[in-house]
Amino acid sequence: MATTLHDVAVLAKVSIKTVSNVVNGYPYIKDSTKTRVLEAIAALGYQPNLTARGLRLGRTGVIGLAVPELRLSYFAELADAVIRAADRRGISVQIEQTNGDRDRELDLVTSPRRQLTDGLIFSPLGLGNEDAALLAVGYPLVVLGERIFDAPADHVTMRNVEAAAAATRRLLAAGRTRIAVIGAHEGEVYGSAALRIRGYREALQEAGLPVDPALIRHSDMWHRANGATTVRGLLETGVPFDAVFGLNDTLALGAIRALQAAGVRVPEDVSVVGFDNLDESEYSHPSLSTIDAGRDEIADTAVRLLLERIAETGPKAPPRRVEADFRLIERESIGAAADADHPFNRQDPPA
Amino acid sequence: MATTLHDVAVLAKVSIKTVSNVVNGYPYIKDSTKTRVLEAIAALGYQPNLTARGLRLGRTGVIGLAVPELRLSYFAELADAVIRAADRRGISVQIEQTNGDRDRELDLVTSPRRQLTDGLIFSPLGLGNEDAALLAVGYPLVVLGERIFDAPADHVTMRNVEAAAAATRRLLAAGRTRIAVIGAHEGEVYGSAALRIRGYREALQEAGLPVDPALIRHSDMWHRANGATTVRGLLETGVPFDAVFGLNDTLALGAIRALQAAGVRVPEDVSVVGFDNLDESEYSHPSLSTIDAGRDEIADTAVRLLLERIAETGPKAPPRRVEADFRLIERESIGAAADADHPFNRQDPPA
DNA sequence: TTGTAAGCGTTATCAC
DNA sequence: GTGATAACGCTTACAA
Repeated sequence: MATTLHDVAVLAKVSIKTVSNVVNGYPYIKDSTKTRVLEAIAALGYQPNLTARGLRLGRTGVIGLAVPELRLSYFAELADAVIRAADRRGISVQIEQTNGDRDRELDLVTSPRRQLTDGLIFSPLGLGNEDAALLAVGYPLVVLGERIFDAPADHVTMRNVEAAAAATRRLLAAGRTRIAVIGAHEGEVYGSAALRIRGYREALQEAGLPVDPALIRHSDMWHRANGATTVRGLLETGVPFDAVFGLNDTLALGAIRALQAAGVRVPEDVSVVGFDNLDESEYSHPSLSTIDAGRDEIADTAVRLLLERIAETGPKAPPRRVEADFRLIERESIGAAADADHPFNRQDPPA
Repeated sequence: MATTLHDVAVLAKVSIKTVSNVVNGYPYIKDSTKTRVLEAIAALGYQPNLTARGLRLGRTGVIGLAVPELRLSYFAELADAVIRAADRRGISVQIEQTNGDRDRELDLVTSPRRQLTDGLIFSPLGLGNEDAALLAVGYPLVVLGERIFDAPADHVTMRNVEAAAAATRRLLAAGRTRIAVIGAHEGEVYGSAALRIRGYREALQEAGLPVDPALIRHSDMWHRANGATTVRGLLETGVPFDAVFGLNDTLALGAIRALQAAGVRVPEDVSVVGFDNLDESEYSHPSLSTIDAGRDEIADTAVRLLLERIAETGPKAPPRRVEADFRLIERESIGAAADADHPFNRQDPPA
């Protein structure tokens, strides 16, 4: 069995309280007893039982992180950043996967497992803003993302509209005027897709350009395969376009692949820009221009806010809203002006 | 404050023990009292305090998973699979990142945090087989990977040698004879690199072909950038080659990129094959042929073995070794026979 | 400066 | 069938 405070106390010939004082750095201890206790601790290899401490203190030193799935690179990189941010503060992280399933997300928020963590960082996907009230939970909660804005909890998010507008403006600056968007979600009002498309529209309108519905392509899932499929569908319509704005990097990478397979050159014929700045986007061929929407800052802020809530005693501060900074990352896929001579760019617009 | 067994007992007018019995499904309870208790539980929204239960039982229902970093796709996908496997069994997972740092790995194994988990699944990278004895820890431990084979703990790994040989044989079958390997590690005896290269050598020797040291290219890190850099270095040497075996998919994807950038066609001029079967390998351009080395099976087996150890009472069974099955996944990058007419394939071998 | 004892919320032992 | 009561290992008033 593991050694306990009691074992150490016996060996050091002091009371259990004194050992506890030493372990917890209580200052007023005679040096002689302190060293005796430390020797006993070393001799026995004593380690405090964190479960017992957790029971007594009502805090475990563990926070939960709930994301759709780690095999989506964005969430893997987010989880990485959250774990690092927590670790810097001596906290460990328990991870839950929701698969973006609404029922699972609901279960998770009320699961007895929450009893084992001091709070939760939650990136919902299945739940929407209409479910905000369901997040009135009895423990510290930080909500991430673009699905729920009105929950009675702290919220850390990115500047989706502004960032998407910046990406679109950059395409316009490269001389692109027929900018396709891939990954739209039917009937969505909040959510990453809706907000980013809002930014896209704003940038076009700002430039006095029409928003052509034929260029807004839907795709519920945001995997590589969907990016490729959606672009193939777009090519089949014959609608001309000279840029693709993938609503995330994965879509954009899939799009590049489909374009190349169809003999369309990136960026000579079609510029491509994504959103998220995944690690791999730097190494695609061509390298992908994208938006760094502040993932690391979001992770760090979320952990900080959560720990502040956990430490909170007495009256609770009202929910806080934080928006991380973003920046446009220019890489090869954004290209210069269109090459008007290439056959792809000479096709006629549809009737 | 959260409600306790005691609160429920008062409301249901029974003893705390009876409530506990109901919660834990003890069979011999009068139906009338049982329903009364269940009603009280529902009325109060009672949830058992898992920390208290953990203290009492000596088990928390949480296992640890230690990997180098989640932003490496392989480990993200592994963590995903481990979490799913644990979840199927009602267990949650706490994740630690080591960055492959030896000291950090050592700290982690003896950290007080282990007190909060019932056992650990550990994928070492900084530690080597010479450190095996350091893994004689006092809690259930399952070691993953190719770094440590002789630890006094269960070990789940993949068939590196056989799988690498299979990949190499397939390249030979496609008519490739000058197969470069990228990602070798200087002086390594165990480890993914060494074992996979052993398989590569075996397949060549089996085919009666020489092993050309000039075709074995080193790279400590296995990121996309390294794959690209290594291949550029190889191209600069002027040594002819007609295939690249990336020791993992990320290297192989980086290699494809560098080849294409240099005007070398994949697979017409150079076949490429990777190792790991990452999700994204299916969507590269061209899609990447690779080895599925049994990641999901490894995750499930690791969780199963760990839980068996946790449940173990009395004498401990000796360490167990498990090797997952693998399979070769053939995609576009492997190609057919070399195109002898392309300029790249007509270059002269170096003196 | 150090010791005693209560209690965190469970489960388990044993009476009744 | 059900109820007291004693741990599990720790922190913390409160004493000394």
